[in-house]
Parts: sequence; C-alpha cells; structure tokens
Amino acid sequence: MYDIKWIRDNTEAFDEGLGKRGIEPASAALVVLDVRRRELQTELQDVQKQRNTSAKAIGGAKAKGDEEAAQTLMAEVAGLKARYQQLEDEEREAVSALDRELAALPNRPADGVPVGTDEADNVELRTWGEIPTFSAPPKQHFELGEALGLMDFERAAKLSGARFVVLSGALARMERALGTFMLDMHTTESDYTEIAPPVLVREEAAFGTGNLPKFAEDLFRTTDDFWLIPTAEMPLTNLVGGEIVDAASLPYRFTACTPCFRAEAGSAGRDTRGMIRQHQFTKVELVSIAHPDQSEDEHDRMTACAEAVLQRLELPYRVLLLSTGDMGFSARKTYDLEVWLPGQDTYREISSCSNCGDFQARRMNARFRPDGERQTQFVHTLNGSGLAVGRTLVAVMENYQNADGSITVPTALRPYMGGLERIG
RNA sequence: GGAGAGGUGGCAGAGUGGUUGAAUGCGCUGGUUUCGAAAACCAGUGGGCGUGUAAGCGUCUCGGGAGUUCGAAUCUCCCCCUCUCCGCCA
Repeated sequence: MYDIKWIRDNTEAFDEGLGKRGIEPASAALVVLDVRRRELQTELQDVQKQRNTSAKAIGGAKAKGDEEAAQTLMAEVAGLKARYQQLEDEEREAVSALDRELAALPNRPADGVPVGTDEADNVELRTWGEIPTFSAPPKQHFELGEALGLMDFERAAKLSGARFVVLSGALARMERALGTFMLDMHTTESDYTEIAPPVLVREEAAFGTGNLPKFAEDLFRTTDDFWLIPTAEMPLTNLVGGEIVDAASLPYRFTACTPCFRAEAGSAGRDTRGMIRQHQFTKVELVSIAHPDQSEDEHDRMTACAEAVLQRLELPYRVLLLSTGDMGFSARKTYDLEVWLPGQDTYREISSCSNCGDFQARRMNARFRPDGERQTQFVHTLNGSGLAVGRTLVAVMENYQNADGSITVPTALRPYMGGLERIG
C-alpha cells in the first residue's frame, strides 16, 4: 500500500516504479481522486464545525433552562443535517475509491532490481555446491518414491483429488525430520523465535500481506469466511499488525513450520506430476520485522539463513535476484534460492526471500516509535522460506538417490531420523 | 451450540443523551526541591486525517461498522473479541 502523500510529492518516481513492473502510470488519476477526497473532507469538516458549535450552544441553553433559546437554535440548524449526511456519504465514497485503487497497486521495486518482463530476466548472483553425477540417468522423486512404496499419489487422489500426496514410513518421517531440523537451525543458530500460528486467518490478515483483495483466486476459503494460509508469512507478519512496537525491540524474527494451502489457479498443466506443486505442503517460514535502516542487512541475513539449510544438507543451489517481472506483489526486492534437481536436470525454486519495505506494514498498520521521537514510523517486513519442506524432500531424494533406487539420508538429517542412514 | 456479563487513554477505573477527548489513581516525561536520590509539589503525557513554511487551527477516534438525534462513550442494529455457566468435544 502506498502513502498517497508520497505519491503526491513523487509522481514521476511513483509512475517509474509502476513502469518497471509493466504497469501504466497511475499517479495522475490518483491525484485527482485525492484532491476530490481532500476537498470533500475540508467541506465536511466545516459543516461538522458548525454542527458542533450549535450543538454546544443548544446544550448550554438547555443547561440554563432556556428552552426558548434552545428551540430557536435548533430551528436554525435544521437544514444542516441533510447536507451533512450527503457530504459524509460523498466523502466516504471518495476515501474508499482512493483506497480501492491504492490497494490494488504492487510495491515499488528497489533500486538495483533488474527491470524485466519475466523470470528470463532474473540475474544469477552465485551458485553453491557440486552438481552430482550419476552412472545411470537419475530418476525423478516420484519415480523413486513410488518404487519404494512410500509415496502414493493415487490414494491421495482418492482422498482429495489432484495435487495431493500421501507419504508413508521413512518418507513421512523425513518430511517431519526436515521441518524439525530447519526450525532447530533457525532458532538455535540465528535468533528466530519459533511460533505455532493459526493456519486459518481472517480477511484482514490476508489483506495485510497483500494477498487480498487482488489474489483471492489463489487462496482457499472456508464456508465461514476464514482463509487458509498460503504461507506462514501471513500469520507471522500480521503478528505486529495494528501495533506500535518498541524501536529497541526490533528486529523481531519469527519462524514457523506450517502446512500451506494454495489453490494453484492458473497453474493447470504445470508440474502435474510429483510433489513440486501441491494444494497442500509444509513450509518453514522466516519473517523479520525490522527497522527501516536495518531491513537491507536483514534481507541478506535472512537469505543466508535459508542458504545455510541447503548447505547443511549439502544440496547444490543457486541464488537469483528476481527481475521486476518475476517479483511478487508486495516485494520491493526478492532473492530466490533454486535447488538442483537431478531428476529434472534443472534448478527449481525452493525458497523466496523478500524485503517488502513498509508496503505490508502500511496495509496492516504496523509501526514503531523511534527513540525519543513523537512520530511513529512504519516498520519494514521481510519474509523468506527457510525452506519449503516438500520441495526439500524432493531435492534430498533426487540428489541422494542410489543406483538401486534407495536414498541415502543426508548426514545432518540422521539424528532426526533415529540414526537411519538409508531408505530402501 | 444454548444462557448471561462485559469491552473506556500505557495500566487500573469513573462516566448511561448536552460545552466529556473523557473524573480519579498508577505509570511515564520535564521542572521545583536536594550534595545526590527518595518523597512532596507543579506541568505535560494516545493515534489518524485536513489546513498551514511553522506555531497553530480544525476534525475524527471511548472494540469495529452502520443508524437515531440539533447533539452519542451513553440509545438502536450488525460484526469482532473477552469472561461465566450449561452442552459437546481433541
């Protein structure tokens, strides 16, 4: 969400930001709405002032018992009411018209973000790890999993339809082990506080992170109007919604391992096989609530925390700086981590770390008070996967597969799997 | 799910239609006093928006929204949340 006052004073910069995302200039139309809004507000306040003055005079007259004077005054202001209500309606409509427009605009890309139209314009920043070689062509995770009898898509379809999976035995345990392993890393090594949040949230929370109103079709909604979280970013970031936190307590660092639910509307036909794109998956999320001066550093730190998981599991990956064409709605800058998948012979996204600046904070009214200052300021919010557990399972299976179809358990994970060294 | 009671400033807690943005207490900030501190005393102490170079002025805000009224913390309706009892339940 933008500050209309900022748009007013920075029309060129604002339109330039939109342009980088391939959106037409909007400042002129917004300024018109804003001028109208302020005119109506000023007018409304004039009438309110009159109303308050006369109401007090009537009150004063009645207090003195001067009923006659009160009646006279009341007759005088009789006409004011209709006008007041009309102005009130118009002003309300002007405000919501402006808010509707503002709420639908994506965040302004940070300086240095490559301008582009899609993922082809992303910039590879670095790679890590050796891409493994295999004596025979490596299998995809679902081939391995189904052959082991520990990954069942058919029965999942029986229960829930496409884009679900049933894991069993050692693979079910590995999924659980991965979540615990990641949480332990973030909480004991990187100062994140573990949170067990609701996975059903109300509309306000979904608005706060920027998923509503524009992306309702990507989300599941219950019959009594809860929204299933598509990521723990939603509950974790909204933790500070509507609050004014102490500057000294920043940054807040939250992590959670939750199921995530995505409708995957518009993804029909993509990644239909296997666990890459599911309606339900587990993810360990990292969220930071930071001082604006610290958010750039915090962004790098968070990305390093996500990378550390891949390094500990010895999974090769690369880091991308997303172009303006591939960035999410609320982000001003995003790093994607892509893990190497031998079965697919390609890198696939396993984490996305975004600095949203004050964009979400405005939507959810999350502020802090700088030391010794009167004025509050919006916090910066950051989120990143650390990591997507389902895709990490996929990556482990494909990278650690053996010629006989068994899977070696990564050393770092063995303590979390009762010492198990090999599956199958 | 049924019945009931509530939501007031950082906290506690008055206020049930009239100059109430809100008594009182606590907390906090500044000042006086003190060698210093405590105590005491004095003053200040929410957030948003509009207008203005600024000081200021205005307006909104007593869980959220809509309404009644010349006037709403106070009355009506809807929603949210908390608590108590019953039922159900992991």
